[in-house]
Amino acid sequence: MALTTEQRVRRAAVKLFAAKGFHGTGIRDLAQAAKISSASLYHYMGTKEDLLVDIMRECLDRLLLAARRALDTVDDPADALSALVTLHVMAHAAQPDETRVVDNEVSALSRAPRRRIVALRDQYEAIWADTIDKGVSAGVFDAPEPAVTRLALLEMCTGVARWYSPRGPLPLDRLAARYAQLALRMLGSPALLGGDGAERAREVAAEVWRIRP
Amino acid sequence: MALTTEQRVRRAAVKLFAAKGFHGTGIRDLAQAAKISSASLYHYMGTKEDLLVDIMRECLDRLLLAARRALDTVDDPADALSALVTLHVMAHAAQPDETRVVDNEVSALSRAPRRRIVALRDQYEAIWADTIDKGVSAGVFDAPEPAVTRLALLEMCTGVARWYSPRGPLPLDRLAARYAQLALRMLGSPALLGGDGAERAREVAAEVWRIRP
Amino acid sequence: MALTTEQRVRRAAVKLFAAKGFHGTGIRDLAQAAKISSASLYHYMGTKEDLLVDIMRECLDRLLLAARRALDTVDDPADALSALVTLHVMAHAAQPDETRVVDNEVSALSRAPRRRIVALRDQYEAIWADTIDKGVSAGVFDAPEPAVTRLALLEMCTGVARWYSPRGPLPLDRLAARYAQLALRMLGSPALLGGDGAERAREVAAEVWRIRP
Amino acid sequence: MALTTEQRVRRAAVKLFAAKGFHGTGIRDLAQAAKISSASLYHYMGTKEDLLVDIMRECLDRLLLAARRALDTVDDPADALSALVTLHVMAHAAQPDETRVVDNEVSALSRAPRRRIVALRDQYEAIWADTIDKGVSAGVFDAPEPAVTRLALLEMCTGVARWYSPRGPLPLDRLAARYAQLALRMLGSPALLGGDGAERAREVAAEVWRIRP
DNA sequence: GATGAATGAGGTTTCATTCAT
DNA sequence: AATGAATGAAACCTCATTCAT
Repeated sequence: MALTTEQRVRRAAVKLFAAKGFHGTGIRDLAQAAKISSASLYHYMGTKEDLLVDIMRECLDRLLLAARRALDTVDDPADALSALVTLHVMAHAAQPDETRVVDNEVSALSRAPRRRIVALRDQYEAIWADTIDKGVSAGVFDAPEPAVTRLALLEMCTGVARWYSPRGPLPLDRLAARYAQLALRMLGSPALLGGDGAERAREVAAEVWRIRP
Repeated sequence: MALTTEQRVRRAAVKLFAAKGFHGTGIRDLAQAAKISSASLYHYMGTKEDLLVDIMRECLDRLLLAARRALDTVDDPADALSALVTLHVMAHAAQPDETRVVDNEVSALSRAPRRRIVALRDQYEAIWADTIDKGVSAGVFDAPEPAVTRLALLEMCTGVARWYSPRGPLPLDRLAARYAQLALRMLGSPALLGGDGAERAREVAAEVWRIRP
Repeated sequence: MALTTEQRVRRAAVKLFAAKGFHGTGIRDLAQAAKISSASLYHYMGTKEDLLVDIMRECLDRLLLAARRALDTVDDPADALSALVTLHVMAHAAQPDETRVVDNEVSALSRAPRRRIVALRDQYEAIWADTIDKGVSAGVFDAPEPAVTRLALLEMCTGVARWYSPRGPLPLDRLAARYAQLALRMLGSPALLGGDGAERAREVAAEVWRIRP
Repeated sequence: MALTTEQRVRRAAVKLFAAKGFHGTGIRDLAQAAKISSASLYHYMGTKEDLLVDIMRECLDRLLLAARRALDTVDDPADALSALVTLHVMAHAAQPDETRVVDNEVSALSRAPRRRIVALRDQYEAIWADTIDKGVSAGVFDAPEPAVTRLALLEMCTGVARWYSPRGPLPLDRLAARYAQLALRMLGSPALLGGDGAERAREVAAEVWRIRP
């Protein structure tokens, strides 16, 4: 089935914003990639910035939704962290363009939308902080500076969007498992192979992003 | 002592490119930040892109130099990795603007300079790959997919430039030590406190960037 | 009937390039003369140079077309030369701006378009060379250095664009006839009044440039 | 003997103005060609326009001087015209850059200097007009529209600067003689080989421009 | 729903020129 | 005599956006 014009616009924007940055992408680039005239673009979006905000919000909304759903049914901190890492890595590997836009283009937003986007990001990171804190409190994680560890973990996982290619030799689930292992090592937690956090994360990823690893 | 105009230009560029991106920074922004007219900018640079290239090259040159110097006197793989992580983290924490420019603005370069910059970056990453491979061969590191581990490590350490603030509670050397510990954990290597890799790295950092933690 | 915007742009460019030269004419001058904003100019042209190239090419194309058509039905060398001179003079007198642009602004072109324009000009001059050679071979023309004579003839006729005014006392056909006479004298050929070369040239001029003397 | 800086500036200007036009030549082009800094240029000239005016005036002054001197000792109209053509052609062939600047860049002048330059040019052309008129009055020349003939002659001779190369096969005196013959033919006057107009012109040219054919 | 035409504002870069050293 | 530093103005061109059709 063919793509809607609106979808073409969205995808063009995601691809171009990821590749050349928001300021590096012109309205005409977008129009050309979406195969419509630049005037017609304005039937499918507000301003260029609105388009960026939409992309970012949807991406973050899904990430938040996924994290919350996954943690809903998981209690053990190591399992929970596994789930978070798995989700984050899968999302960033499967949607590198969207996530890179979220990560790199916040500075292109004007004040009001930036506040909103940053608030979403903060909510998401709070979930990670929470999970780590619980693990530390429970004595399962060893993290002398939990905030540092959280940021190290997040940057490590986010970085996947900058280099992972689905055409490479490593399948998505192997990648995610590898990262979960790395994360637990960082937290001084014995790697629990087959913990059901990762399993739950894969289910959620399938629901939220229709990812089939 | 007052800053040279050339230095003011360079610093303005680094700060603005880091904060708003290359395409988000106008010539007039640069001129205003450097306190000269926009025409005068062109006494101190070629094009705006040349300025970007200069910044990137110098930053990468120093990173390469530092890595090579540090590894010159270090043999043990765990020590070597400690040294690399320490250097990388210190550089990114102490010069977050420069390093963010290097990391984020490669796509703003036109073909020829991009090739040159990417070549430098590849040389640098090859040093990490080498170090990890040696550790794996020596049985000191456990890294089933060494390339993945390398990228995870690099992204984790590079991420420091995105959040670390020298005004925060964590001093630079504590931060670096923490990251070295995380890195060794990721490689399944027992944390060697007081290994002289980190020590050597601090010396080199002092020479290359005049960082005094 | 009113002029198209595109036509206004073209005419403004021809007039200004002729009067002040390509480099002496600014985009704003063009816009003002065409009665649109300078940004709007770019809907009707590529770069300023593209506009120049278009003007030159069209002018030369027509000149070539006219020369070929006229010589198609003329055999006698004196008649042929009469036709060439008549056409050239009529074109330069009726379209002094276009032809002055062609003559004066070749040096403003960058390499690739210059090659193309010069090639056209060379084709045109080859027709003159051919005609002169034939007359010399036939013993009708006396031209010890045919190349010199050709250049002298061309410069003489081209010069018309630099001084002729349709508001002056001399009507176009009288001017052309005068020049044909001068040309034949230069070639030592008895002036043939009423030779049908000039007649044919007038027909072609009417077709190609809609000139009605 | 080496050239004065002032001479280098003058020659650079002549060459560049001829090749790329006044507006197409930048101050930095001039400085580079004269091998001094662009600031230093201003020790040797007023404004860029002043430099242009100087070049034009000197060129026209010499042409006027030469024409007057030559005609001083020549009476016969055919001889006089021979002299004028010879001088003009020699000047334009030997100093193509100067004369092309005079011919092409008048429109680059602002009002006041333009008036002065045009006045000089008019004086010079008046000499030609005078000479032709005398010949017509004397029944030596056949020129139904003397003004047209004058302009045709001038354009033909001036055109030499656009194509003649001293490296070509035709020596300067042969070229001049050829043009004198063409001119007399145009005027319906029997070619007088060896008339002393041309001889006198060659003497004057040697004095005024140090041309040795 | 789609677009050609249009534009004010702003993009980067170059202009001719001045001046302190 | 010579120039590096400096600049306001202007160069060409592209920007995101609007609107009548």
